[in-house]
Amino acid sequence: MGTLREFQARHDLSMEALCGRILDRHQATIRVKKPAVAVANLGRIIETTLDLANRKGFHSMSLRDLTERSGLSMGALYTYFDSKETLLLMILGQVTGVAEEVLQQAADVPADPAERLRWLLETHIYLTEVMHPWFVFAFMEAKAFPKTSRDMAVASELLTEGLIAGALLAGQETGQFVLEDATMTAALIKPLLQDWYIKRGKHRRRGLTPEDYVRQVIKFTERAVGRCCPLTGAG
Amino acid sequence: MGTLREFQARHDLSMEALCGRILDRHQATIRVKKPAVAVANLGRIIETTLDLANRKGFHSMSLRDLTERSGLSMGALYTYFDSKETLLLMILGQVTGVAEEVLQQAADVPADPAERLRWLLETHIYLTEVMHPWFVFAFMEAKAFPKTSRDMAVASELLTEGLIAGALLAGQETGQFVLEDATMTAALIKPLLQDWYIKRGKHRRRGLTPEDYVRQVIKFTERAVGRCCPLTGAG
DNA sequence: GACTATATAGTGAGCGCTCGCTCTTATTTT
DNA sequence: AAAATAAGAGCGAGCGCTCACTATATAGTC
Repeated sequence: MGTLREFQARHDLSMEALCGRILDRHQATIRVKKPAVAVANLGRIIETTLDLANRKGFHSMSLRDLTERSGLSMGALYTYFDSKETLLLMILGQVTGVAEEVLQQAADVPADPAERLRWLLETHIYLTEVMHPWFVFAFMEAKAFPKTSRDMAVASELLTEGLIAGALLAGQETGQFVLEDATMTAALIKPLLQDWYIKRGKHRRRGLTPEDYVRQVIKFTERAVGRCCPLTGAG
Repeated sequence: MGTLREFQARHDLSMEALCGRILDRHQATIRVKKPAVAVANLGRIIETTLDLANRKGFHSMSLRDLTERSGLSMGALYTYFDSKETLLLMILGQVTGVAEEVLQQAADVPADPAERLRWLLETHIYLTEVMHPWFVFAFMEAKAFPKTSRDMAVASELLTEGLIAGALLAGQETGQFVLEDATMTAALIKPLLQDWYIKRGKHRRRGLTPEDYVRQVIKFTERAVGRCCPLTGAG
């Protein structure tokens, strides 16, 4: 099992890197020309938005709140997005984009089903740990998305589930896992991953580190899907 | 394992019954005198609120939306609550109240730990099935609650977890369950219960009935906490 | 049982205010 | 000097909420 640090070394998920990608994607909307300026201000805007929206909801966050807390003026904000909704979509798009990319980075995904399952659980938990406010935002505001974006969020959810189901099926064939229904089992595993970011406060209050949580989720899951009385650790 | 029907026969969770209790609790605020009238209109108000709020968020739901869809006028609404926030609190209070009551109904709770765990899982799933929009509302709007109410929601969450942890500990002593940390394990079981109402659409689309889901969650959980290679079903 | 008096329930235009957003003006950078 | 960026007052719309009012149900009187 890898550590959070190792995960972070593999993926640059700094605010700067993330905003760089947002800038690329939304060149059409963002009217600021100089990348350095744009990335810096986007960072301030998105950081503040995540903070305010996760505290009281995106809709309840007014753009005047956002100007005060970000230090940018009303007019300045509107050179970075053309509507409040676009701001929402920038964040959502980045979350689903990064999730897809990280969880399907072919070079990283182990071939062995049991290892792959462990890797998926670990990677998902670390990813949501590092981008915590982003994932909370996507989860909480999902219902308010316009139709197409809500579909995007659903698709992203089903992607993870599908990857887990794939590992379970493969493991079933090798005899490493014993289970009836891979899709259903994957659907039961997914909420364990989401709980890490949705109830993060509770887990933190109990002194749980991301590494602890990864270990616990892997153990719980492997007992639920593993062979009865495994002879040795690796199988 | 009981059925949803049996659960419903034991508990009257009709809109009428729920609104009757809300009326009792909020006599101080509700200015309508005749209980029959009050209960009927509260029912319309809350039904509409749950529908609108779960679709686009409580804050985004305007009271004008509510007047149109409920058929009551602006002024009429304000004889049932004194602010939009009070309306929110009425719903939240009822959710936490009913949850506490149903899950701790002493006469129903089995003594045997394994049975008790099964009963808790089943009862929680059926409760959230019957009061689905109420629980979605409480979950989604929790962050927007005023401090005291947010604490109420957290307490309610920890109550369920505590009851599960209690059953796990007891089962550990009798040798029915094998686990390291009852609190942590309960924390991993809780999200399985919540998933039933948070992702209800997905489960429904897959043709899952509440009874199916109860069965799956019980099986998954029991494998994760049970003794290795149980000799017979009942132990 | 018809008629009034009174209490209760319901109405909806309008209040003060804040919202998302625009646009002219000012400042900074090149 | 010109271009790029930031500023923030102002716009119409829509918000939560109030209040002077009407409609309806009930009680009391003869």
